[in-house]
Amino acid sequence: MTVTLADVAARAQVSPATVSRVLNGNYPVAAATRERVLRAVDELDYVLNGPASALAAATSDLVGILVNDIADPFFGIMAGAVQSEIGGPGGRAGGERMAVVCNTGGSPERELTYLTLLQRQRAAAVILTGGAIEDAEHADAIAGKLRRLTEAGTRVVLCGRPPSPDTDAVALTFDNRGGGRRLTDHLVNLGHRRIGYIAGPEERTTTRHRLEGHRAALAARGVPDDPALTVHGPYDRRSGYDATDELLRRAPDLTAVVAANDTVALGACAALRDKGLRIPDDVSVAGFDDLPFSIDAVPALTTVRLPLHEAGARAGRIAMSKEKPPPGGVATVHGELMVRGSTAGPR
Amino acid sequence: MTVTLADVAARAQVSPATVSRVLNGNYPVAAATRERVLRAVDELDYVLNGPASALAAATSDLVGILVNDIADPFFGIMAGAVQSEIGGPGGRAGGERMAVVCNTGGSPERELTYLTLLQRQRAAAVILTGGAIEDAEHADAIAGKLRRLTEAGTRVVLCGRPPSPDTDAVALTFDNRGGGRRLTDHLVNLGHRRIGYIAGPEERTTTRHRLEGHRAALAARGVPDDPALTVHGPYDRRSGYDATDELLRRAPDLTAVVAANDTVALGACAALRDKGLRIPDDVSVAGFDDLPFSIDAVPALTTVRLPLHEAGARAGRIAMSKEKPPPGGVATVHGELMVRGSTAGPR
DNA sequence: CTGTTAGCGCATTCAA
DNA sequence: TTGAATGCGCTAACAG
Repeated sequence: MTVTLADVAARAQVSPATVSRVLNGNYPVAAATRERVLRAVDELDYVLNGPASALAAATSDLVGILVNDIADPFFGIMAGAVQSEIGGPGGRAGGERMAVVCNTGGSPERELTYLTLLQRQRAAAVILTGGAIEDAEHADAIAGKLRRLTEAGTRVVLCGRPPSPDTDAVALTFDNRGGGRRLTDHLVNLGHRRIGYIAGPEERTTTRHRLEGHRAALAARGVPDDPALTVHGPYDRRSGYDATDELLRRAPDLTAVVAANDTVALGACAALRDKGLRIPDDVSVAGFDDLPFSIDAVPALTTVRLPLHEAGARAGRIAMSKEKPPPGGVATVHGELMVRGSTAGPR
Repeated sequence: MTVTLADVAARAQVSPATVSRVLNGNYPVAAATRERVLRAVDELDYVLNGPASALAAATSDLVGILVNDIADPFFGIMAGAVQSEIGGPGGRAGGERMAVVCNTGGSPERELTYLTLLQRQRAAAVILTGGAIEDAEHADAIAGKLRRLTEAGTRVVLCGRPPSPDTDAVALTFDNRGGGRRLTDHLVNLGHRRIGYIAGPEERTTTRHRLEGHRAALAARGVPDDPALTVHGPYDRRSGYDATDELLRRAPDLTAVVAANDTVALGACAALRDKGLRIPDDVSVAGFDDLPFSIDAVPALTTVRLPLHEAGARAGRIAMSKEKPPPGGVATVHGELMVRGSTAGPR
């Protein structure tokens, strides 16, 4: 029914082995023979059987990318950047690699399940994006999986996530703490003292690091850290909206709101606007990540720019061994404070 | 080195076939035996070999999703929705399908290449999202590929794309024409006569259909269609910015701008603002898609809401045969006009 | 309900 | 430079 390599071999009057060799281009084949084979491939409209090839060669050309939410541009940008680097030469069978994007939804179980699925596919590489879940048991489970993956020859790269100890995974970590510190520093410099903080979901490294940076900045300037001014919530717009309502209720005197990320900040802006508060005149707002839409917010959002595309591309290159891993297997990627119209001095 | 199904069989003192059966859960197996096998799997930390399994069963659990740009929430939302529907029913690692997201960047060649790659992987299903490229030769090539895919047992679903003739592909088409018509109708109703139109890239069905809707609305109301008022460009913010500058230069008297999509509309807003023009007082602006950020634009963007999540989910279910295809294999998905603050009567 | 027997389609030895 | 032979790890008849 479907045409196989043997069919091509028959048509080209060579052995199946020879066809395999020209297709993979790893062995020397006479130009004339190659021509004949290629023509047969074309005439028969032959398409290599991936699974069979992967089974025989014990490797596949699939690259796994774990993301929390592919609908969120934060992850979409990284995933796209990875994609752009995993094609090209170096691979077998035309060197074309395919990205398997796995939406974990932030769930620890799904993270593990997908890792197992990727292991099952004998993925060439796996890239984990986004912050890690802070649970010792889960971290161990993940580390175990990663170890088994690397043992099986799968390259593992963490992109925007802290290193996984006792693991050969290369880590490209975002400096969330430093970014958070600079952001709050900026607000304190402007004269703010009552700063609401809408943190991300609890038990995640990203949340904790950004919050630690915030608190470090406050502490460094002797600004009291009122626990009532911190609210946790998911990384979405609604969370920003609701949390802002809550903060305003708890502390009507606040003069600034720092959000876990830009999406949350947009929700915060909406809540303030709906309350008749002007930005930044009445309340300043700041985000994190500098997603593409942030510059179009009105006023434009002050935020910390994370080089998502660059980081994703680098992770992809390292996964493909096109670039050598950073010394020690760990590199820190810094964010840049983008001061825009949404922040100003307190009224 | 790596543990195989035979190892598990040996440890559980059953035949490999039995292990395969409990793992796939398709045949009846005695509870006691199943227990023993599962225990052995656990103790040996066994992970099924996907390629081998796919080879033997002649099917894989990979589902391909073609998108123009995964960093664009328009595609990210659909991809995420598809993902959420392709997982298996059970929580166990059986029946779990994985999504292979392919970024075509809108390039015809890459579209074909990815289709071939997916065919090579023996993908269980393929879902193509976004508008089609309007080139007869390319359309034929695509149709040929799709035909070969379905012949090989791969289910093909088009999501937000017109039907592909002479093909078994199920199509969930967006009513871009109707949406475009309603949007411009709304503006004409408000009293606008000089409406700039920033169209998407040429030679794409989405672009053409939205533009046709726009022109149909103008024609129906007897509003002259000045060719100078239409500018083409890619689906990005910058295009919206530049095109608006250009439109303003060509027609300083325009009172409204309709953009190809929300992202482009955001760029248009920025350009107007930079020129000191107020929205909607001086110029009204409308977008298309109703992406999440559109409601947070200031003023909130009037646009046409496309049920991206629902459409993606439905495409996923049809691809997985969880839902039966629409009669005739074609269904039209309608958009809803969302009137918000960015449009008002002309000054 | 379970074991036996054959391949699935290809990559890779080993010879020639 | 090429061909023949072997096995990758698993599923699917077919018996029993």
